[in-house]
Amino acid sequence: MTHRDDSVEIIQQEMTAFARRARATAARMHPELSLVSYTLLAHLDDQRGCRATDLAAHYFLDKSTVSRQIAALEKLGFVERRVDPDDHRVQVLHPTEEGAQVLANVTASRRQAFHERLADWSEEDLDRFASYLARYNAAQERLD
Amino acid sequence: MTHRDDSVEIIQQEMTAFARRARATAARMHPELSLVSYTLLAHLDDQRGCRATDLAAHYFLDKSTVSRQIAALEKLGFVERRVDPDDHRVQVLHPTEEGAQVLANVTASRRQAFHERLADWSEEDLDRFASYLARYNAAQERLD
DNA sequence: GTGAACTAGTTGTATAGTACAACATGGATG
DNA sequence: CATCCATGTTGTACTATACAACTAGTTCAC
Repeated sequence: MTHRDDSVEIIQQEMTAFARRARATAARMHPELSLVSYTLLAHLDDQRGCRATDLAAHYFLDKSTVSRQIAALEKLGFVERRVDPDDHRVQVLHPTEEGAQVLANVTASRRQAFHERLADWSEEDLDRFASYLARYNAAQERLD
Repeated sequence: MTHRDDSVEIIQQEMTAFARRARATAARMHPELSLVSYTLLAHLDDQRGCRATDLAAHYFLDKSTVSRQIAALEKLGFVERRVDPDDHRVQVLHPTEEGAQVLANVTASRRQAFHERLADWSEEDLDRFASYLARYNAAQERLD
């Protein structure tokens, strides 16, 4: 067992532990917007609207899953659909005013929670941790 | 927006992205053992047997959830129960031979996948990434 | 030693998130 | 036009999960 193996083992364990807990933590913090709803809504906000198909591709979700998630967000009044005039199959999705507001609140509170969790980290450590995570995820995306 | 804020933002985004994808990736890689079953079985193996209550506490799961997961693992023949002679309420759970074997296979294949993903990382980067993850999760556990 | 309070685990019920297959409908291309 | 493709919805099924109600065993106070 090399040092390298040890590190990989720890990374594996910690990533797994984190993944297991993330959903439950998110749900406890924000009952009004699940982790999935949150990321979908955030993507809509970020992209200034997009199609259900784009969301499915981006998040590796089935189109039926996205369809139901969007239906739920619409029912909550957080998302609205605008049929594309050039292609009547397509619905371009946008956050509503209220959706954008809720998103902003959840984002702010998530951001604060992360800041608190990372409060005693040096700027250098934060920077490196952020780079490592980005690098790890980018590599994984290419494999997916 | 300070550099510090930027790093926290990236950490948040990347951790969220990772969490969203982890379950599906695990399920695709190992249809025979879900991420949850895997971690429970691994914990049993690691601890050389423990109680359902211990699993629930360790993974922040409801005891009913653990009860059903264990029932499923038992049905698959991967876990056996031994009633504690000193306290007949207690069932000490152990991996069976077959359970240990499947666990070993899945562990090996997960380990290999992680090694591949991290193949082009320097030993120093791996070491630091592992420390950061451990530090992050330890801090979060204290807040949970 | 008996009853109250506690602990371990199971089962009933409900919900979220997910996939896959079948479908409807609109567009593109031979 | 006829066929094929793209977009999205709906039916169905399954997994993971929580909470509440329950059973059964243990401990402790009196």
